[in-house]
Amino acid sequence: MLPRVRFAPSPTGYLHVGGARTALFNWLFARKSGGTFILRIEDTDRERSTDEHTRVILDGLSWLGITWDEGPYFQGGYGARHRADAEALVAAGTAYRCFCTREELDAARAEAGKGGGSFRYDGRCGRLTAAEASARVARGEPASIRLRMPDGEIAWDDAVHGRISFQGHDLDDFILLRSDGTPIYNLAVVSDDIEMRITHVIRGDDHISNTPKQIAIYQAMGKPMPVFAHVPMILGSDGKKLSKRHGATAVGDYQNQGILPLAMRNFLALLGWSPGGDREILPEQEMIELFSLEGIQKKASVFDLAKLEWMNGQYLSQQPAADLAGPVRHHLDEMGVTLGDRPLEPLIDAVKARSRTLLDIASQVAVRVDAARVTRDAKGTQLTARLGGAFGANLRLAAAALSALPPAEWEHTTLEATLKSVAERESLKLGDLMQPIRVALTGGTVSEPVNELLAVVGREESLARIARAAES
RNA sequence: GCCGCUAUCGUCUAGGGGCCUAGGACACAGCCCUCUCAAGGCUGGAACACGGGUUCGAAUCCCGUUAGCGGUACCA
Repeated sequence: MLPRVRFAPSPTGYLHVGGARTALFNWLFARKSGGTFILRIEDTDRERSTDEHTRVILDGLSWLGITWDEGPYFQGGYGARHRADAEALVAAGTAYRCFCTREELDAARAEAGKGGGSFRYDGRCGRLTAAEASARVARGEPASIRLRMPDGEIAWDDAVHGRISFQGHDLDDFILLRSDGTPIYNLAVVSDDIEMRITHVIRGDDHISNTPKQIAIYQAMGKPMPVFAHVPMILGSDGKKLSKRHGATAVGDYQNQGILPLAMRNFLALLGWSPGGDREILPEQEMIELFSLEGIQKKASVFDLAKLEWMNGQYLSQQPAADLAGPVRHHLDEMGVTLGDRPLEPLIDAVKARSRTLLDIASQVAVRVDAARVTRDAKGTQLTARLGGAFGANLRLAAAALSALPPAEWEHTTLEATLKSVAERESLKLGDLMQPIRVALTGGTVSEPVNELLAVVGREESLARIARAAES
């Protein structure tokens, strides 16, 4: 039987990088095994679930290139089956109705907390006779349904952790169905996983303690349990669970910052999983071929933005300018930069080697097409001060030679030859001629080689910027 | 408190008894290249949490300690 796996986010927030990685591992596993990847939206928390969140999650997965074969299914639509499953358990005697009110429970919990101990439901309603229970139901008393937790060991062979074992008596008779007839998470998950014939549950580490409860439900229902694989958490740089205060946690944030989806996916795949050996850049095909649950790390991993950006730079340099044009244009639009009919690709080629994100590319392109965005930075000011009068003088020498070039000869080779001969003739250090031009054109001391910079900014605009800088 | 999970350079990791005076990548420092920066190349510093075992031999196996994390809801 081919594996069937699912990613089951609750639409109560944006697509978190941890969730994205869980989805990625499920997807990789399905693609590797020829199985089916199912998307299920767990919207049972009606208060916090929104369609907007669902849409963002779907968009995020699509952006990463994670495609699903079935769904999205919406858990909220299966209330009737959840209820029926709970009722069947009551009928079989493996679950029972509980008439304890929330107030009583809260009071008992508070009492237990005083001694420093933890509250465990004592199962009192489980000792009610069937006759008593049905009488109270008939009287209209609200009742939840609790699972009768068996004593003894509950264990499973986790695909990433190996054997994990709990004792039934450490767990209490937890609630399956609320008194209003809606399911609690653990019931809904198991009911749906059975219905969808899920074979491997690949999910976050934080669900380890839910697993014995869910196994107890499988057993009560007489169903075989799936293989469980609990993948570790993603932490912030301080070792705490990754959250808003660490900066960007949503996949969409990285999209906005100009991270390429392939880079994001590659980075996420290597966070907590290793193909073995020294591989870093993994094309999709290899990622799928090499993937295995055994290669998943047991310990939590820290999200390292610097490495993500390095990887993004790697992908950026492999990517032809034509493929980058769309997203770069989008960022330029957001910055309010208009290109008119200027071709974008040469601009991208000029700057992408020095960029780590699409945003880097866009802001450098902006400076090259829009003189208003040229601002003298600290290094630029420093250089002007260091050169003193030579700054303007050298610019004028350059301008004289450059303006003699006809438009047709305004290209890399001629520009370079022209400037080199000026430097030689005037016995100038090449840098003392080039750097002022760089500052004149960009405001800073860092850019592509000056001849390329001049070419991409264009003849008239370059000469204008040089003239303006020479005066000041 | 109780239950559970985890523990190799700052970070991501390789490693599954001798191949380890522990390898790679990011980051950092230096050098080369060079009109600047990046890229690239070279070099350097940097780790097996601690304590006991088992074994001829342990980063690798076992036990304990410590630390971190997760859970302990009519949340998911």
